[in-house]
Amino acid sequence: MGKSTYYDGVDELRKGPWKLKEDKKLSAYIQENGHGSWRSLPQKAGLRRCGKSCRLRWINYLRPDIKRGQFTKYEEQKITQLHAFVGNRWSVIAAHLPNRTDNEIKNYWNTYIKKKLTKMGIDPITHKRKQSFSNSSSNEAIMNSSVIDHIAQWESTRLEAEARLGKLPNMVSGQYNAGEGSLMRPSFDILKAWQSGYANIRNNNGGAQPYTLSSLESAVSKLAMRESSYKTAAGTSGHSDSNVDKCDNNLWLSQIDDMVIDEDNRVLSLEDGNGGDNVVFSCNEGEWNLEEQNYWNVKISNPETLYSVVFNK
DNA sequence: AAGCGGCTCAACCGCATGCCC
DNA sequence: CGGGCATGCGGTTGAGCCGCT
Repeated sequence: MGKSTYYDGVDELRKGPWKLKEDKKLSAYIQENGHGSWRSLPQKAGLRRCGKSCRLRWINYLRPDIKRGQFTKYEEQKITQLHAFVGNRWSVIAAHLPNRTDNEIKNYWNTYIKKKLTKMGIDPITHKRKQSFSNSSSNEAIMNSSVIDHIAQWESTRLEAEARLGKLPNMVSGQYNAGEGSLMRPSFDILKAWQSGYANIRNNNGGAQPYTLSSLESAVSKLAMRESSYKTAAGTSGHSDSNVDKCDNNLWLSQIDDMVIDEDNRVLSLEDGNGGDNVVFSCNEGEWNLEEQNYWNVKISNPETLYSVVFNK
């Protein structure tokens, strides 16, 4: 067996459950010095553990910001929803549940939620109803599977893009054309999440007020509150439904066709495009505005884990 | 009280990924 | 560019606990 990457040079390394004394040593050392290199930490802290074990103990148990104890209904719901979108990517799920560790969430899923879903007749892997349960009364608790599939696809991309965004503090600018893989820079994944394979994204070097996606999300929330002010005449012609994936007469944000970004890859406007210049959102003096609303009612929602912009006929 | 089985969750293991030289 | 190292991640394990017989 080769050397572990966490091997710290101590021949007799302890394994198994941590003792209170060890916990105290580790906590005291990290709080005073930070963890630095995990490999060298055990020796410096006077612990006969490998660095990997120390890291795990700190991250999953000793960290002061960890929330312990029973999961709330809200957390349970969120885990279930997120799992439907991203699968067993516990770290991604944990990132959406402040102060919970991926290990804790994974355990909770395996010991509780998974079984609960199975009992309800839902496949915990696909999150779809099992055939034998298709006529049961539990149906009401479950979203239409085609809808959840649609949302799942989009949200999965978005979450992934968000996760990557966090690792990319310096975004680059440039042009992305759908289908041209060589031009696909990592920072464009965040935009890909929005255009979901349909949009053309073009660069705009104009001096407009820049907006990040998170600020767009917040703007979307604000617009939701002002929803009623955007009621307009419905049913006017002028918009083709081609390449639009409709769910109960709704057009989802993933169908946005055109997106303008600035040098820093911040979103300046979203358009429903469709061959024309039907700007749906644009940035103006720090406000996201609806410009073209002559034939669409717009409903914007921002539930806990899913936000969407829905255009109703 | 003892034996058993199921459950929980901390901890481990191995692989993947990213960074640095 | 390749290799080595550090860290992160997800699957699995097993000790301890609890309830049932």
